Amino acid sequence: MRHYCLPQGLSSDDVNTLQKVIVNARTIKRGETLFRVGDTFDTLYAVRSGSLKTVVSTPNGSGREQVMGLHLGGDALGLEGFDNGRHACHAVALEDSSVCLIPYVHFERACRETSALQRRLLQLLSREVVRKSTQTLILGTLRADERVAALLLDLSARLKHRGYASNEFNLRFTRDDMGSFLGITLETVSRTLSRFQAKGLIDANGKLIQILDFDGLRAI
Amino acid sequence: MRHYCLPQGLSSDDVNTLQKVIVNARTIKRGETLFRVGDTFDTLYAVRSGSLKTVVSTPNGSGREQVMGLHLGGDALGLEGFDNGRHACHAVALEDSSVCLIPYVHFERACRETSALQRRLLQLLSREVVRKSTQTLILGTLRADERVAALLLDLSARLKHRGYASNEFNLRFTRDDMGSFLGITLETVSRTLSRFQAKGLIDANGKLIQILDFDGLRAI
DNA sequence: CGTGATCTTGAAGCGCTTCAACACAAGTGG
DNA sequence: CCACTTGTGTTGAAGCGCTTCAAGATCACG
Repeated sequence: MRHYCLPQGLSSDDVNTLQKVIVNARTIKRGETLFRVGDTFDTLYAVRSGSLKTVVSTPNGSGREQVMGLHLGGDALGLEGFDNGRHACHAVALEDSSVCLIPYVHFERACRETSALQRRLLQLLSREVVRKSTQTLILGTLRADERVAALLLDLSARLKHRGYASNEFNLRFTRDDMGSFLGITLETVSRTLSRFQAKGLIDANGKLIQILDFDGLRAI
Repeated sequence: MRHYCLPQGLSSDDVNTLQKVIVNARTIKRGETLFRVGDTFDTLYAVRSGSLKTVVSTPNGSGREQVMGLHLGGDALGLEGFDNGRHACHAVALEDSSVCLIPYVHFERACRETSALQRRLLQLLSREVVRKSTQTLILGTLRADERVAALLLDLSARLKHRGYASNEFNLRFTRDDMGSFLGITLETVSRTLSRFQAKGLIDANGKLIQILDFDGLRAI
């Protein structure tokens, strides 16, 4: 339990309370969908292992899609549903993954009994706001190479925080997903990575990325 | 009270509870700052009258800034602070405005006593996540003219929801602010508005905008 | 081993930015 | 009150960064 997102900052009593409301876990295969736009929001999710992306479609029927978030092990998922009781995005597994399911009605009761849990939930939602704000800032102000560098550094930091190597990782998503997430085309992503490699900043072999020069990436 | 953001969906008893924790209001003049990046988060804000923008600076010292949000009367403000207890953006008044101040410690206590209030807070935070997601989608997928149209329609809908005219409004922010919010330059904003006017979609005289053809704007 | 998905790279084109000049409105001080 | 300054908005022209289209290479998976 202690690896996961929710219990951080909770006493062991509180964790026990939480443990009781987590009914079960679910495994989903690569490419499968955990929930879709419009699904009723009655469950909180937390990524246990693997990774997922959240995706939305543009309102007008142009068929364009945008990757809104990349969720690694330990991340919460589906918090946007509080607003109107329905999910506002699709969640798709990027690899075979497993997620914790927490029925919201149980969780809400536990929140009233345990103020630490209530605070934790507010913090998670607030963190989501900050994360989205960062993404908005990236899409609003940065050039393509700055966006790619920011994504690599963000992934590196998140993996490090989870105890994995921070300088080498295997991307679970395609160039298309990266581009969609960053608001650029997959060709631009590919060209940018090639340029980074030519400069000696990274070593990229398809989905396997090794960061060679952190300061160089940060300086872009 | 009932015009404001927080009480929606609350019983009159609950509203009374809430009323007690709102210590006071504060007026701020155009251009003044309500809070800054790094300020300790100990107060929730709600716009009572007027309007404010929230602004962040890019992490690297390039001096670039981005408008993150435009907050009209009734909107909540400063919710991003839950994450780490410090504000992640500046809040600047776009005109002479007044805001409600709600000390967070009082509010948190009221939340535990009143589950409707707790749910309302979660909903507000979640709405903020959805709003940021929409903004990310706009910056990630839309062309300049689509972005400007989306902003005009969004403002129109929000003003209508507040009981104002939906087809005519006086922008309180500059072309520069609009451009920053939409991730384009102020020149592109100006050119786009001129083009809309030439097409008969709007009538724009500086900050005074009149929407003539809603369907036309939506179809862009 | 073959087939479809994914990735890389090139070349042409376009949308937006940048730079610049000017018009206009708002606010300020003599 | 007007001249002045300052901030804001409009429009044009040149340039650049990214997209689009296209072709081939490489990878992944049944």
